[in-house]
Amino acid sequence: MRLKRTVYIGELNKSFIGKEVTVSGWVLRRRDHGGVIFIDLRDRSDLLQVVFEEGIDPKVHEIADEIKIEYVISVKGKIRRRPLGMENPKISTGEIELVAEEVEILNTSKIPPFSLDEDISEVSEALRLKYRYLEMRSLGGLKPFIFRHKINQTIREFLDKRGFLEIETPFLTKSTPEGARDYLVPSRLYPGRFYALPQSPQLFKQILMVGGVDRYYQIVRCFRDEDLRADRQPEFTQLDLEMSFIEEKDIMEVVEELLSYLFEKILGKTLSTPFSKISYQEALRDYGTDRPDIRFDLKLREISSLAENTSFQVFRNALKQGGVVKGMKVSSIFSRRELEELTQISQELGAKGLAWIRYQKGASSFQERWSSPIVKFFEPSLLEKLEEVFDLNEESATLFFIADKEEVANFVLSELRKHLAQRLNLISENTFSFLWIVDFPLLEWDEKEERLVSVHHPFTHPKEEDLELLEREPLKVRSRAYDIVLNGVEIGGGSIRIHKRELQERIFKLLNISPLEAEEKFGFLLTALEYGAPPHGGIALGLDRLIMLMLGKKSIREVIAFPKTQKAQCLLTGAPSEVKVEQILELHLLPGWERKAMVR
RNA sequence: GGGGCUGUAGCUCAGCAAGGUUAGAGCGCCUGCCUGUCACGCAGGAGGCCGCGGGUUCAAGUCCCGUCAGCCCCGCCA
Repeated sequence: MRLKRTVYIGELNKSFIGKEVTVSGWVLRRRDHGGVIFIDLRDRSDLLQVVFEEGIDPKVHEIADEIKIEYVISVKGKIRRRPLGMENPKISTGEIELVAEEVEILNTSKIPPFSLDEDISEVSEALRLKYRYLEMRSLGGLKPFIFRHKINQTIREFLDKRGFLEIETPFLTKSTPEGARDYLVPSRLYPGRFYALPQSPQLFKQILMVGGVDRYYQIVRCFRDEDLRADRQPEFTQLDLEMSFIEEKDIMEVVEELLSYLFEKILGKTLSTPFSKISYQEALRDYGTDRPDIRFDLKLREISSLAENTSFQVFRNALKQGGVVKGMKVSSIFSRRELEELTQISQELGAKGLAWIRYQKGASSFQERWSSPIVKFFEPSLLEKLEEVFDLNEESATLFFIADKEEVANFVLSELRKHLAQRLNLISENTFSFLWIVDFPLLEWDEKEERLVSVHHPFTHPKEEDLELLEREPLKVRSRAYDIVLNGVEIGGGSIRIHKRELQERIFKLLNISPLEAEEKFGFLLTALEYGAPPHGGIALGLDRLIMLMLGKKSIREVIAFPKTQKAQCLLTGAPSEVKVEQILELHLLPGWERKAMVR
């Protein structure tokens, strides 16, 4: 390399006029006029017009003639004010240009498979992933990653000030039952044995608390071998933290302060704290989901007792079968066609149908206010009650009802709620509504496995006041867990942990984990709890999701440098790939390894 | 494991409902011209396994079946 860069393009401004600089980067565009050639040169920071004039040096002009798009070049020359009327207000360096005196082609480039000049987001994602480096190189292509870098730096700065220690935990660790499917790593030295990649550093951070660390955090990769979604990748990053000698509100405060600091410093947005907090039960009752988007209202209302008094068989049958009737008011009216479409959406989500009532206040008589195929099943007094329950005081509105098992009604209405909010433009863009969900049940019944399983994880502390219910009515026990939801997306969850062996053993027993298995899988934790484990708790925030939301992206793939496709492939490298037979043999993965393992 | 959308030139897409001439457009690419452009312009040109396989038909980009890939979702994700 003959010409060494002296300055980033982004640093250039009018004060450089007359000065000699060398810039290095990639050719975005060239405009060839024969005698004069313009090249828009781009580096990580910005874009600059370089001018090659024939008169200056014929050799330089000859080289400039060969330069094509995406060639890597260094150019030395003087910064000059652009001639009057030739400024380009569209680019930040539009008042100046670089007059090339020397040029060096550092590398050529094939014609890129897609234009790096236009809006890259229009290009199919598969192609962008295969050529991720080209997408990154395009104008603004690094933005999400620069943003992410700032987030990481700011998190570290904040937590360091608060006395948190960043401590790394192993990736090659132990497979644990419960939770997601593990990624396994075969052990070469121990035939038939496997490491597992961590689903989270949960147990290690608890052990760190026993170790007296007191305040721990880590920006850490986690691995879960489950199916992918727009907000789920097999490897993802958590901001994991844990504190000793604290209660729920201490964790919530730290998180609220951290998020406020991040939003203020990086987005210039002031969050109002404390964040809203509702119980799991309220969330389900009012929104039908444990991660409601509260940027808009549209609360659900249960009208089971009212529905019982109608003569509408659909409602009555649902109730007879132990179901509920829940509804939602929308301050708009819909065409028949739209209502049919909404019904179809509801059915695709699992409802048998969607009942609706159109309400128009201005109608001449009470009866005419209500129009719906089902309104004939309602006595006037019931309609009056509906008016009350749904606080009908607008000019026109539509009520939607689902009659079904509670879970179905909740699920369908919560999805319908999101759908309608979007469709009716009820979501104000660029707002960030945080919400804590608390008082989760500790346990739930798993139909398939026919046993109790943890809602959060087996190390979650039950509420003190519910402890006596543990064995008697385990499903009524609430936990000391909390989730944090941003705009309807779960961005984190945590809990106060069990710090006494005896309670931990009781929980394992409830989960149908035998003492033997508990010892085998979690013995190291149980032992640690016996040596003076302090009360502790923590939280993990899904960093990919948080950054996605902060940037207004629809998928975490947009904020991960090299993400996997929905079928868990890396289009850049081709992983997962086949390996040599030798490697498989060495890892004892061929049939028969069990026997070898037993012989050992 | 299941449901939905998509797959046509290097890229973005039209054509498919209702099968029928040589499969089009914009951008990009190639050659030439051009000393003030900035998505430069002008003239000319190249470029297609219509994802893949099978079927129906005189005839398939278009209809049917299967399959693969990308995306969205359900299940799954303590």
